[in-house]
Amino acid sequence: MDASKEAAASGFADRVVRWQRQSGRHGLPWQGGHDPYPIWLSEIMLQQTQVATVLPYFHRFMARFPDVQALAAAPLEEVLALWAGLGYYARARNLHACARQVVAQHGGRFPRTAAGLAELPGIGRSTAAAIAAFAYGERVAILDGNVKRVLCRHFAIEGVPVGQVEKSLWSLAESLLPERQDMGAYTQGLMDLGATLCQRGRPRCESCPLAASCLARRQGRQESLPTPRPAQTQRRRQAVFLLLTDGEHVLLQRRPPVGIWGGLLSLPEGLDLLPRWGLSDLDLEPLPPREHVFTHFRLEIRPFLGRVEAMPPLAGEPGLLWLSLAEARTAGVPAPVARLLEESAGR
DNA sequence: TATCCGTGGAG
DNA sequence: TCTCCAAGGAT
Repeated sequence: MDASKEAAASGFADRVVRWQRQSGRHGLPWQGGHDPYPIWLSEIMLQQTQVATVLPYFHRFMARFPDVQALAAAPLEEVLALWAGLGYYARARNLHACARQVVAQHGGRFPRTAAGLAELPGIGRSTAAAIAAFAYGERVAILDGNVKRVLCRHFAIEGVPVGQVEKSLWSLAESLLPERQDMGAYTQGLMDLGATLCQRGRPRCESCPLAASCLARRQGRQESLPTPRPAQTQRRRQAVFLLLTDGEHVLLQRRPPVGIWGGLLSLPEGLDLLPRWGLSDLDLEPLPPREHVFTHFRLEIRPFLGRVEAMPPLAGEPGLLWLSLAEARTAGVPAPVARLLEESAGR
């Protein structure tokens, strides 16, 4: 570390801890305790997801699955149904697998170290460190999006924070840890700084405890760091959704366990099912098309509404099921399907 | 190492 | 309307 970065690092942890105690976030429902279960649950939900989005899901999960044993005992389908709408459904599958592993292989107790936690499904290096810091006070560094942004600015680090740049950020994060204690407040403080002051646009440097030593601010570059990743071209995909209904029920299909919306219930894609029931000539009403935007592509959805007098039997069609419209709302379907069902209710 | 995986909020 | 990406991990 050169001289200017040495100076920038001076008192870094102390200032973060003091600021967190004074001005950080304290009222979040997973804060304040040392039980790893709610801490773990919140950390998984918060991956790539903002606090405000997580809150209702966290309360629902804690009410239905108050401990890791309850979560492990539940069928995956119920966990997915409760997770529906939160996105990145591999997290829900890993959450469930992790709970079962903790019960089956660790006697229902989470590992007591970050290294042990990181061996569990869905828990990577940063999540493991966050859990260990909050639950056990272990002296380990996190490196999430907030911390990357704070460090890239405070130390004026160039380059998209991936690959070698990310590797150097891990080293830097470890070098900045408080000597001992305060790991909870320090870890929370870094997250809170990134979320409430050192935001992507319009950082509130006037309130930041690190402003005096922030190299990006000194150079007037706090809004241009970290270096944004190059824009990627958006691919497009198309899908036909079949909304088959007898007026009270709707036909749903369990999606394959991996891939987009893996394991969730959804509307059948395409119209291939109709001939099997002798419904090739069924009058299909095209519903307004819509576009659903994923991280890596856009999905153009063309829904078709088909009305039948009675529900065709489902013999020999694994993964298909008829649900009442009310049941479908709580069964756990992807967000655009939920919207589609909502719009079409009673038709 | 690069790609895949959701959704919603902010500007 | 459009862009960016948030408490990332798995493959």
